[in-house]
Amino acid sequence: MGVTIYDIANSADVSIATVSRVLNGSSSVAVKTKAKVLESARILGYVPNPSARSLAQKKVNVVSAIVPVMTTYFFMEVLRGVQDILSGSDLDLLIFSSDRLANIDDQIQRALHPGRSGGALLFSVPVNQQRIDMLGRSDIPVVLVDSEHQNFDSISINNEHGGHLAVTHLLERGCRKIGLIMGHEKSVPASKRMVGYKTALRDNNIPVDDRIIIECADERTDGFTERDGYVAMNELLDRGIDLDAIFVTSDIQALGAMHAAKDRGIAIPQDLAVVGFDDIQVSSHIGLTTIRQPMFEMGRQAANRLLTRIEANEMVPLTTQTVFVPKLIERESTQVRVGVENIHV
Amino acid sequence: MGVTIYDIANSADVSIATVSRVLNGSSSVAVKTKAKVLESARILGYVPNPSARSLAQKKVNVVSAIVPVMTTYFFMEVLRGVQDILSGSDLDLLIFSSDRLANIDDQIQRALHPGRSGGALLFSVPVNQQRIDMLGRSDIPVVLVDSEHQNFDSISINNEHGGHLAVTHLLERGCRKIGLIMGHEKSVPASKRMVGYKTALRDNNIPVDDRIIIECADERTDGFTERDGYVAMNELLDRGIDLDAIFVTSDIQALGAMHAAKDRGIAIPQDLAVVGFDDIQVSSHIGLTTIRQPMFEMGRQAANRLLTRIEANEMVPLTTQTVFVPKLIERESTQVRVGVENIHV
DNA sequence: GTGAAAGCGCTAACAT
DNA sequence: ATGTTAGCGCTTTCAC
Repeated sequence: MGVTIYDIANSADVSIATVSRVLNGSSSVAVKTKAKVLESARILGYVPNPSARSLAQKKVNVVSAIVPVMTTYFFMEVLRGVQDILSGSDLDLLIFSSDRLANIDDQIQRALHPGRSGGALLFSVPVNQQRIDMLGRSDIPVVLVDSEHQNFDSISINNEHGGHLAVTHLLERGCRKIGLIMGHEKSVPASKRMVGYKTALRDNNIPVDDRIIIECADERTDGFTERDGYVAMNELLDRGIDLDAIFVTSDIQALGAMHAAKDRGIAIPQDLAVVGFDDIQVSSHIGLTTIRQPMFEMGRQAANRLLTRIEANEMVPLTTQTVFVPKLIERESTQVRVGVENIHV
Repeated sequence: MGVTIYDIANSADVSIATVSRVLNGSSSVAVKTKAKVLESARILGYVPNPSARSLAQKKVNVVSAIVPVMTTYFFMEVLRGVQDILSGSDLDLLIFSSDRLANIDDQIQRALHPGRSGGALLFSVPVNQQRIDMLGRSDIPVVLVDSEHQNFDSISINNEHGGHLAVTHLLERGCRKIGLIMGHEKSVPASKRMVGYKTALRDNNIPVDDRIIIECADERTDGFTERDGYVAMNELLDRGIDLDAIFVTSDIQALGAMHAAKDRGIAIPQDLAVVGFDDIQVSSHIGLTTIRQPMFEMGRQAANRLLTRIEANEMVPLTTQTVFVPKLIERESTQVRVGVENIHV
């Protein structure tokens, strides 16, 4: 196989223990010996065997990220933040991305084994009691991203506030009949955004009309796709109810929704104002007003949190719930009053 | 730590060897014993320790993907293809993403250790002799993605042809003064796209004018960012040379370039036609004509190739170079003749 | 069909 | 300061 510490020990004429000590900088070694070992290691091109090391140390220099479908910009950005932190450590990143929501529990099971990873990041996982039990039984630290639970560290945003922000903005713009296109009803973030939507309406004494609320019900995708938005928008418009604005619980769905509107000759924002959620890269280019999630920063926080927990030896850090406050990004898709017609780049 | 085969052996009242046999389905075990072991394993909630297994087997069920900056849509899409294949195996995906091009060799070094991964996917790595030697010395299979070399399996596209396609399209549209914004000159794909650009011009008896060729020279990002495109476009326009079209070697740079043009009151496509490269998600939304790379499919191919090599025991498969043919996707940014003004969704 | 035992590469006491 | 040695959890001969 590869070069081992035995080879180095031979070459440098010392014991493997000494080699190990030099390589780990643990206890003190004579300067001269150290140099000799290092030199041999360099010449032989030694690279440590992580499996052997993990086995001996009973700890693994790997963190797992469990991501439901690696498709989206959201996960990519968060993962980028995670890498940003991890690159400063000696931890490697293992990606578990289940295309099917069904087998996510198997993945969690595998990822959480202490022999597999030293810590895990769980992305957008709906937390039910069974999962909580499973996670609780695990010996390795877990950080929830984009979902939350009392028993675990979590990084998320205030979705309800985000929904509220979006709708309040629309109301300020003079809109009164505001529709809602939301992701799968089981999605906790989507549901919370809906709560914000309803609260904002009630705060302004506008009745909530269930007929202009529509859910993307695709089982596989969680409803967060362009196609889902397209379909939902068409269904909504088919109902023939008058609308002057629409809040969509994700930008990617908003893209599809806008497309559907365009296909029917509905002008945005003149005929229909639109607010999305996330602020993905496309959004700035097509002038979509949206609620921004600080994805990169969320990734960094999550990784940092996990690191402190992994490195904590004696006193275990207290559990924290970090909630970012989303921000309204105003663009052309809600410039209702102004006679804007060219909203592209 | 976790449940081990010793626990199962105790519980099922057999030896650990038998447990191992059952779990691996290697040699034959009495049906009854097998059931007993399986049952114990289930009850105890056994999950194998991958480090121990790797160490004993001298092989690792992990494949590494070495990606320069996980930022881009390109890598994400390809990785999605990779995952699509990997999810059908028992291999885990380890991501090495170096934010700095400098330490990419360290990452390769680590990733290629047979104790770390059973195979590696190298993304967009400029292959120099030193790297070839390093890869050649490695015992584990390597597949190059978005770069190529005789000694290794590779998946890429015909970049030269792509550049040719782009420029030919522009010429057919009546453009004659076609500028070029390319990524970092060291980027092999960018260089090849430039070759295609030049060839297409020569094929049509149009002289190549170096003054309207500009390179994004950012050391860190490889030049493939929106910001780089923005800067390059401005620099190019500052030269004051008349242009009726521009070919940009990536969509992401094209976005920046279009933005710069817009800031100067240059209308696209009326004043300037634009062709990008990649066909990232945004492109369809802003009507950018581009050259499409089948990213998802490239990822699948790469993963498949790696799998066959990893699984090949006796006869080693021959080295193959898979080259996809890119495709022109025509959109509004090159509708020069037509009086289009609303190119957004 | 099953058990005993060696060993994968490394770390971490425990000696010296 | 350095060497010896016992595992870490698992696979894999080699016996029986």
